[in-house]
Amino acid sequence: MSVRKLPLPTAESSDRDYGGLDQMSGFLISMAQAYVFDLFYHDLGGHGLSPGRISALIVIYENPGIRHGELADMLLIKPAQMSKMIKSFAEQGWVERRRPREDERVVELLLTTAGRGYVEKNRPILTQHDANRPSGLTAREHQQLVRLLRKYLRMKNEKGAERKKAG
Amino acid sequence: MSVRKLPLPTAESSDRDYGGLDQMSGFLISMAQAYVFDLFYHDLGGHGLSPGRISALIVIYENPGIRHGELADMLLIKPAQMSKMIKSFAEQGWVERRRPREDERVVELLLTTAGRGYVEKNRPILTQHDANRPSGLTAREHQQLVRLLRKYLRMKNEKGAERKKAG
DNA sequence: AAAAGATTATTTCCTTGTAAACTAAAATTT
DNA sequence: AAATTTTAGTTTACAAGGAAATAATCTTTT
Repeated sequence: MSVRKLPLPTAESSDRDYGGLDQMSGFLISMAQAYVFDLFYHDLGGHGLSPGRISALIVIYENPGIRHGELADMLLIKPAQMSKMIKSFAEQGWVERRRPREDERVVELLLTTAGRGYVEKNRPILTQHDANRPSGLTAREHQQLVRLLRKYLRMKNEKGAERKKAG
Repeated sequence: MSVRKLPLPTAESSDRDYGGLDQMSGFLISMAQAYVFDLFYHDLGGHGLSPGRISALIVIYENPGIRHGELADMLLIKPAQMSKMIKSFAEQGWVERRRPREDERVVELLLTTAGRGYVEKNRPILTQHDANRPSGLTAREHQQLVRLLRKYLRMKNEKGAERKKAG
């Protein structure tokens, strides 16, 4: 009955009416995100992972020297929140901040050895979790959803493919 | 190149690498939600609307007498947050709480006349906003996305449409 | 070059949302 | 029927995220 206790699916509640909300993409995206977050914490909370933090660390891993603002833009996180996150990473000893001589307003981000270790240990767990997350979709539909969301967000398509060992 | 200032699209940042995140549905859903929220507040913040609150009011409108917990389940909101929201609705004079005699633990929710007026005024604005929200998708793809998200969330199909019970 | 303006990041304060403890009322057990 | 357990909702204490103000540096204008 109750959806509150994960890992039960989601809102298949009784015979209630969403009054049109359930045809709005904004509402559905918001619901999907709540579901995804709940499941993330249910499965990986024990590892001390949080979705926002591991994402940021992965992007720094892949883009050493990335700037504070660039990272915020990529993750759609506000700079204020980014500052706090980076500060805590620095305190954890995972991230180093560097201010280049040519523009001292800027902060460039680098992972420490410990930070790289953390990412290398946890990225597979995240990948595994994402692949195994239950949903009402078939594998094909899931792939379709990923494609549509990427297009929704206007993400470039060639990038990831080329960078792999495709050649 | 900043994405921070809406209504610019989203993260099409330079030549950075998401390191696999951009193929994970969980990450993409989270990004989409951030985008949708930003746009909601950009467009409708002036009306004093918030996505969670208007959604709750619409569902109460459609389901008078719905219980506190049912509503939380339907919206994937935690009961604690629901309590605060309902309390503020009651203070605004939009919602009335009723405890039925047959089980006095329960709280049933009803809109006041003012509450119904608020929904009737604002639901069209929300619907309009959702329909007009910019995205990289064609109308057809958008419809496809809605279908996939509904299935992802295991939402029942054809609820309000009263057709003969096939089964 | 000094003043004004723009850019980048951080800090402060506030809002929103959660988990955990708590209150109250049924349901179940003994 | 008293004691225990379960269920429903609320309160409290805290964490995450954002807007606005601030600080520091670079750029443009005069």
